Amino acid sequence: MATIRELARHCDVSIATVSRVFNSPELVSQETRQRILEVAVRIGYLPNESARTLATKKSHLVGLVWDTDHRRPGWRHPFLQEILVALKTALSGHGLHLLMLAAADSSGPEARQRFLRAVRRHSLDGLVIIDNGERDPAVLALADAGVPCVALDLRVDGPTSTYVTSDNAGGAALAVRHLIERGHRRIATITGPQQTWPGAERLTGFRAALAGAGLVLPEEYVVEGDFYLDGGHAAMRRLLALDERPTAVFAAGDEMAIGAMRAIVEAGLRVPDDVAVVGFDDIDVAALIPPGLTTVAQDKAGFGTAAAEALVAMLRYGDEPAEPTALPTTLVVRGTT
Amino acid sequence: MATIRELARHCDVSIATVSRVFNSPELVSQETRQRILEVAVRIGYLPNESARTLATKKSHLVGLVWDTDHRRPGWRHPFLQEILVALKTALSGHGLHLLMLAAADSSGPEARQRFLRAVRRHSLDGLVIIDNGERDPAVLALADAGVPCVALDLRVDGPTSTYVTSDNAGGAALAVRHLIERGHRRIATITGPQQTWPGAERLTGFRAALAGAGLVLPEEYVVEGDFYLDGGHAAMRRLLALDERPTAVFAAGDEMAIGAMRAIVEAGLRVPDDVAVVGFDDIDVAALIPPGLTTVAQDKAGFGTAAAEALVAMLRYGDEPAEPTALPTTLVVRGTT
DNA sequence: CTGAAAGCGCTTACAG
DNA sequence: CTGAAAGCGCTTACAG
Repeated sequence: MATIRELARHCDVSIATVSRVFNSPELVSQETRQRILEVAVRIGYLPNESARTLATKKSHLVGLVWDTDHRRPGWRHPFLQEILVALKTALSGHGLHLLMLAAADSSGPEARQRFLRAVRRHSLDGLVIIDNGERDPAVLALADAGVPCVALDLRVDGPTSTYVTSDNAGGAALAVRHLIERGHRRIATITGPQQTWPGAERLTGFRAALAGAGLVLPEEYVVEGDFYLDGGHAAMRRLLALDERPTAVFAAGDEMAIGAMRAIVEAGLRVPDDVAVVGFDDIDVAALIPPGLTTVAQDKAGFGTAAAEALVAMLRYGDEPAEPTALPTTLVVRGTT
Repeated sequence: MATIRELARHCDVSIATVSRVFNSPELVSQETRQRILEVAVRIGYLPNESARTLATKKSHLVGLVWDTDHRRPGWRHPFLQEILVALKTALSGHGLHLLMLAAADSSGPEARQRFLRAVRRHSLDGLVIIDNGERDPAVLALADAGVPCVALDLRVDGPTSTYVTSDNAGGAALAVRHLIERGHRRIATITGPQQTWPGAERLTGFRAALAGAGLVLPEEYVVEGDFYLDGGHAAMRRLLALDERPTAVFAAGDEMAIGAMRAIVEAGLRVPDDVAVVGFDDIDVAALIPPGLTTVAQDKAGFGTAAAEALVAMLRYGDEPAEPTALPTTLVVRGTT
């Protein structure tokens, strides 16, 4: 590994000049710059990032906090992979890399510090937080500490934090309007956990859209699920047991929608003839499962791109207030409506 | 941020002693060690990783190479998320973190160096490579350069490399034996791309199992797919057009199996009555899609765990030959057989 | 068991 | 436009 010193010797300049070529090239004469760059390639010089970080306090590393919930190790984001690809690509365009933070050693009084410590130790420039739906004190501690954070699907407040979500309320309204157009009047919903931001917003949008259309919503038409298959299944069974059962259901997540479909079929009913179903997310399975799940699609790559841009903006202009992003959703009509 | 110097002053010792407490505690007297540790917690001292890396050349960082194929940006591993969780957890148990390497700037003559450069710049201790099915010269360059590597589903040779795969041939044999038990004699296969290791091995296992059972395999019963839905669909159509069509199909990937099922239904035939289908992977959809896809399940978490262990072994005992791992597979019987 | 000192490879005012 | 020098926060022989 060639060092800056060797490169400087080869070029008969000081290491300061070499350093400038890579950090403030405009300060170096055209000719000298060219020569140094050429020799750098020839001898295979690469600046040592640890040394740079030590000297500048900037690591060009962004931490990724992701499965923060140790109580639910099997937790999966519906489209983590798409987010990661987009995030990684967008960040690398700004010379930033992603460091995956392990959610290790989460017990004891210092659990609250667990991500903050990683930030300090590795001099992380910022953090991207993919929420699992629970408010983790270790995550909240980051905002307090003034670490630039952008959270996905989780409201994190603070002068150095912002968040990216879908337009959850608007998406729910899309689903409701679609069902009304199809002639439905008795529309129920299977919600996500209400302590989660997407869960709460989708219900808010659902209620508002029904009210806007002048339809009444019996309270027994609102059943809380857990975003998972079994929760959707159980919720649907309760809805089917009602005296006046709904003719359509908006499930606030595709997995729950699929669980609901299963419950409908098990009850000897048909989708969409007896009960129509609309989901939310547009995960891969939605298109694959017969007869195709009608659902509110989220802009999966948009999450990653928007998160990267929000973070870069904060790193660059730390004083600006960070505006939250709400990504537009679209309705994908398939066979279940 | 407290530094080692401040901590040393607080404790009335030299910085060398403080350093030893964190690196070779057995060299420090019990009493001194205790005192330093207590004050460290109190003033919030955390060793600076950049400084450590600069001094020791070990970063405790493992690079993750993943979507190496820029020609196919939409490429998705069937179960990346499970692998990541397991990998991250296992690595963190050894004090290692994962750095996601962007596949950026992949053009020009230095494309071959693209991962190697990241290794050098960030002093990465090693690399985990999740293959996309193509041989990337930038990946091969790593093994040549003596970087500790462990690849998933890709054979990477070299004194500092090893790889983890499923027992692909054995898994294919499980599928074949199951179909034979179900009474099938005319068994076809939709293969993965033959330049990929899993694609080739699954076909090898398929052939061997049929031969072992004394069954003949007409060459037109072997159709190459691409691991994706459409490829499976197209391959199945060719099989159904045969004069003597097969009564069962082994698809070397679940997505292809689902595509095949679709082609069977489109042809007015039923699964499994007219044609039985077995897949490979056991992705989420396999259980969700009616009537449930019979498939060869891979040990998804095992990939991550085995990769971490192989890497740690190499980092620790660099001279030992690295034995490849073949993870056992299991047959999951559902409705398609 | 402990300390003084050199060194890891950079960046960046400060001077010229 | 360029160089000498101090400093970033650690580790680790070497001496005692």
